[in-house]
Amino acid sequence: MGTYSIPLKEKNSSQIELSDWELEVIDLFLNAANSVGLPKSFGQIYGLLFCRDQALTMDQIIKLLAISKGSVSQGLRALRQLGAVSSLYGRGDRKEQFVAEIRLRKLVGGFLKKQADPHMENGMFRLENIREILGKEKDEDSLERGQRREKILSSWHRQLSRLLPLVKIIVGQGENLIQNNKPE
Amino acid sequence: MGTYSIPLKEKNSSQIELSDWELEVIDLFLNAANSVGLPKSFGQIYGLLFCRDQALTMDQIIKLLAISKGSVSQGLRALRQLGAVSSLYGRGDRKEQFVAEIRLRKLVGGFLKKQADPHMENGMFRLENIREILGKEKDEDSLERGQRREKILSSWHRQLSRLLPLVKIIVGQGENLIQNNKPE
DNA sequence: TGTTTTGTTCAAAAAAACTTGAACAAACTT
DNA sequence: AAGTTTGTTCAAGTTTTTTTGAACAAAACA
Repeated sequence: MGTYSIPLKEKNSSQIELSDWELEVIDLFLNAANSVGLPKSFGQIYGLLFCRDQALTMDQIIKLLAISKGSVSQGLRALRQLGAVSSLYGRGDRKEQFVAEIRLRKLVGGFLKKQADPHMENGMFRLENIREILGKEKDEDSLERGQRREKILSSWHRQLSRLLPLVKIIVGQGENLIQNNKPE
Repeated sequence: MGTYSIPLKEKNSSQIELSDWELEVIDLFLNAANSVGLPKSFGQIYGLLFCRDQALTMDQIIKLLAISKGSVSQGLRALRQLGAVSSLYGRGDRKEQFVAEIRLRKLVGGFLKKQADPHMENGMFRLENIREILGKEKDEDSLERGQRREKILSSWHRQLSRLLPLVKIIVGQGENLIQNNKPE
């Protein structure tokens, strides 16, 4: 019935406040998200999880960051899709809990896969389209110029297609040297 | 679109209208700009210049794209700073004229230099700052956790610092195979 | 089954980014 | 030097993106 379940004792886990260094780290990720074209809230959420050793539930995140339920829900979904966050299901309780992926390789890989790859595909489609339109060009000179441009664009597309996989490989040479997790 | 401005004689140069394939290419760059975090107008301007063999003046760009003087002025400045556009000074006339840089290596290089490098520097500064703040942390556990996080961030920073130069090198293996310029 | 808790959705509000154009400055022309 | 032409700046207007929160759905509980 009534009674809210007063957390008189704060069950088990994580502080109710953010420490100074955590605020700073969160702000760092806020900025990073921004400069990579993601909403600030995504950065904050990731940043918070990045700071913590234990998984957090959605409402812990909401309280700690003081942002809305909607933002957190959307943010977590997106971050999960990027592979930047994963959810441990109900550890004891029933709530879903979240942790940050901290392997740079995975982060970069996930990001490229979700952001860059689709653009490359789209690019292919667009090039196709341009060729088609060029087919209808009446003016001789314009046609010739267009064909020259199409070649350049195709070449760029090829070069970028080669680059992306390499990036994924290059990042993540020299991890594994770090002790990520707090020893139990 | 419409049938504005009766092209009484059109002095010398470049069409008054964009051909269909040009529209398509411009739109491609509009999109590309967008997905790389630049304003659409920048993409349009670059796209237009990319399409043309002759340099264009600012007001030609304004007319062809039908966007404001302010946007074009700002766009051209930014593109120049990125190394994506360069200006030939008054070829005969006194107006400044612009051409697109079409070497992918230069484009990517310029972009990274102007966008990524500053972020890396900023990152360094922020890491410094975090260390400083960590110095003041009272709580033992929080301090220890913070130090572990700082290590991870430093490691990421190092890895990304290595990546960027490599990208610049990798892009631009296999250009030079293309005939860029229209033979006189 | 009805109640409570947890999580999602989406229209509207707020914030951020982009564009416009008019005022200004600089350079050229006569 | 006065009058043009060309280019920049920036406040205000517009558009786009992000955030909010209340209504809804789904799952857990009793």
